[in-house]
Amino acid sequence: MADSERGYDPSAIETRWQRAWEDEDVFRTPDDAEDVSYVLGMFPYTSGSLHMGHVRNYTITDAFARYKRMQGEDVLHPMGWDSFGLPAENAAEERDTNPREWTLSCIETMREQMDAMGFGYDWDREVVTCDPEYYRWNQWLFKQFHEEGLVERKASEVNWCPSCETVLADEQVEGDEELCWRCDTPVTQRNLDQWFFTITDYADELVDALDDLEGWPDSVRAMQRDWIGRQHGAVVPFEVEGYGEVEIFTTRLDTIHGATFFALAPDSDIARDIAEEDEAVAHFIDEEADPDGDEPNGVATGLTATNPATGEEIPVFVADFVLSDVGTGALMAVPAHDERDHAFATKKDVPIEPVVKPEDGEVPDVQEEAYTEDGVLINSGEYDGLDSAEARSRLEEDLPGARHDTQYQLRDWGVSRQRYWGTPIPVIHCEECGPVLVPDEDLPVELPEFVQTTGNPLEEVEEFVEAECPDCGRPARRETDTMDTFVDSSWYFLRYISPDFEDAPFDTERANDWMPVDQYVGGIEHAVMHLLYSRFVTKAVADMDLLDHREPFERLVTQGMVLLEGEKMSKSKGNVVSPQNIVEEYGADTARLFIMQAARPEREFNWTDEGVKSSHQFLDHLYDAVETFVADPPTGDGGAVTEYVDREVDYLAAVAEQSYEEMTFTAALREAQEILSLLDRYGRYTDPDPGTVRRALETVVKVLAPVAPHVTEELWRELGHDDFVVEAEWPAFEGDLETLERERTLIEETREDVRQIVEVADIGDPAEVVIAVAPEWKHEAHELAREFDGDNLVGEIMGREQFREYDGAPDYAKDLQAERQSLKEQLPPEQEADVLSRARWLIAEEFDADVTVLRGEEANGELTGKAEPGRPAIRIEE
RNA sequence: GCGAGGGUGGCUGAGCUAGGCCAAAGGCGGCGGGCUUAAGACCCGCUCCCGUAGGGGUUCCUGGGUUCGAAUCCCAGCCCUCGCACCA
Repeated sequence: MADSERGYDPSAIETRWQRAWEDEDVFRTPDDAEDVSYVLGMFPYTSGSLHMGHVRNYTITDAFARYKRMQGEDVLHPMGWDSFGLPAENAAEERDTNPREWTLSCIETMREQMDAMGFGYDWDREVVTCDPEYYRWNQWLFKQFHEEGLVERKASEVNWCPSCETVLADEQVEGDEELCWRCDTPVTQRNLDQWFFTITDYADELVDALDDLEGWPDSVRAMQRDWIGRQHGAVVPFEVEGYGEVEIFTTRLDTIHGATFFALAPDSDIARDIAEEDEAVAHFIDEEADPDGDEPNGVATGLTATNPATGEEIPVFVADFVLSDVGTGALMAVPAHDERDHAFATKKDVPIEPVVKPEDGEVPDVQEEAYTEDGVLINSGEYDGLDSAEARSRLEEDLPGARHDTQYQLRDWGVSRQRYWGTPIPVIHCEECGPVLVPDEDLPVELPEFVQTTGNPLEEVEEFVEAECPDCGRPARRETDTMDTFVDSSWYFLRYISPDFEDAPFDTERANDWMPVDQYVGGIEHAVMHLLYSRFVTKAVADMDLLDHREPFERLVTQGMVLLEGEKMSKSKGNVVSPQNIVEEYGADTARLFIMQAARPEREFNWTDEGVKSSHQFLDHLYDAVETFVADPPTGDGGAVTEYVDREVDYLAAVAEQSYEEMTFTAALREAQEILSLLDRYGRYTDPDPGTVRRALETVVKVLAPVAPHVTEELWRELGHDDFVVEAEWPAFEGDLETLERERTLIEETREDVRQIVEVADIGDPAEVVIAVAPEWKHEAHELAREFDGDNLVGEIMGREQFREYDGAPDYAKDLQAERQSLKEQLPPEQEADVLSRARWLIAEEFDADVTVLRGEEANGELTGKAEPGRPAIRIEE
């Protein structure tokens, strides 16, 4: 690359502009701003340094935020730190420091990296979740949720490492052996009392409201729908011998007459009870049951249950495919109409009886394979002949004890974590009073100093644990669990709105004005957890009258993965591109430009060396173009070419606006490049008009400013402005995108035609190209044909005085008749001639020939005979 | 298995939600030319087949269909990616 006279030196200008923006508070959003555009990237976990995924994420939001700012909107574009979590504890141990210091140093580093990338954030609104001033509001919300009945304490199974004496997250349990990730000790299950947020109270709204989230990708909505997993069905009691009524849940009540056995979960109370008496059942439960296996296994209990629809006694099994936390933990099995039941029945030799047949078909052979579709009932007594849906509702009414029921896959949100580096749960356990909430005036409950220990560090700190019951004053023990870090991130977007607010997590009035987030951008990996929790908290907070909005994020973009030369980047493979290196080598602008132009945000993005270089070259090129213009401006007027260039600049602005607006970006950047090369040709062809070149350059600079902010700032100054381009107005343009596109198409097609003719006719050296626009009457006939909806178009045209005088009229009418269905709107003849006149130079330049554009009435009959609207006649003289 | 999204010219990748401006953008690669002592960089053009005046033929996974007309809509199938998964 070398530091030739070409191009610019990013390291010399980038930090300078970063400082200038900061000095002028360019990105500050005043608290009294109204109706802000809220643009947000998912805040990063404080892992130590930014990776390319972050850089891509924040380049997208930064570009969009800067674009909105140029559109004259007040923009809120904040940043913060998801800074609680287990990795900090591990890092602290490895480095012999403590999580707080480690985390704060990570923040330092990452903030510097963000600054180096030129991201424009309102740092006055920075939010740090591990700061007591932040997490006190987690505690406050916990209490409010408690008051609203959204908090429960219940026993729950957790992964426990007996050696580390700690609870493990699912992802810390490794392999089929289920070993602790740190010490390889087999993990056991432990039943602990845990705190839950009852997100299931909002299950219906969370799933129903997805339909209206039109600014979200379908994939994310589908994932949330699946995750919530709402199922409508019925609960029906079955009489089980010796145990009374046992309820089952089914979505296929219409098949109940075909229920030929009954099955219980191995860990259900009844199964355990039966196991006390029955050796075989006990053996199955303890040794054989394998809920994760592919095969359905089970054991007969010897008991029977009564099918309430038929009165028949059916065998009761304990089976491992029955899960105690799904439905009621017991089910009626209909092997004829359920694949899993079918497999089990075949294995255990239980009868398979069809009770549903296709609406217009034979009774299916269910011995071989289950028929799982809805249909019409058979073998179902008085319900025969009903369709499945009808049968379900009738049976629901008729069967004793049956009732409609809705089941969800969504579970309540367990927020207890037996770890140090999180928000202390604001509870004190009193022997007399039970768990008591810490009074507001004692918030925040702050984390004590970190101590190295195998178990939960909080339990080791006497001063922390020892407390006084807020209710009765007796000695009590403080809760040592901390909150899931997803709690922190489920409302941080609200804290940005009023980061220093003292009375509540956020200022309701301002939040009502500023929320929801207009554009949220982040990784697909948060499709369910983070985005679902945030929606839940928003709704809960709305129901507490703290907010008028029920959805946090209006539009969501999930960005695609970053690849390196086609491969997933990973530290273990060693194929990682580090943001620092890129900034050092090419500058932030180049990296940003490359990221934005190489792929649309939601697609995978492939980092290639060639791509970066080509982006870098382009910026150099632009820099040189501006330098040259300023140092030695042209003095001509450029004639018709100037009008052509002007029009292309209009097109650039129009297309860029659309491209930014729909967040694709690529079209904007491509057009900017094309204008630049157009300017080169303009200069080579003629002595350009300085005003036109200036406008073109300024438009390119503005269009690129959101993506490559530093160099455009530099060039803006170079072009004689003393304000910031970041605060400049989006370029104005004349006309509308559709017309501009039509004009370009006309030019492009005409040029293409000339090329073809030259080639096909083997014209070595064209001397003159004559282009003749179709005469007025053809345009009129064309327009008439487009609007005419009768049968006889030819008759219609020839019947009119205005056309009859022209010799070519009958033929042209026939042509129109032939293609009347595909006739498109055309530019009026005058405009067509103007457009082509402006483009004359392109052809002249390309073929080194004289080019004439004739209006219809100027051309002779021979030539105009061939011309059509949108398709001028062309004659080439050698 | 279920759900979502895809399969486009040598590669990559737009367009396909509003069917005709689509033989199908851009980039890369390749070819030819310009510039240059030369190379690189840069610039111009070409890059499915045929054609001595803008034409014709065959293409957008495969096979059907709707339509005057389909890469674009519908149906079936094959393949790929990603989620969920013995969920009653």
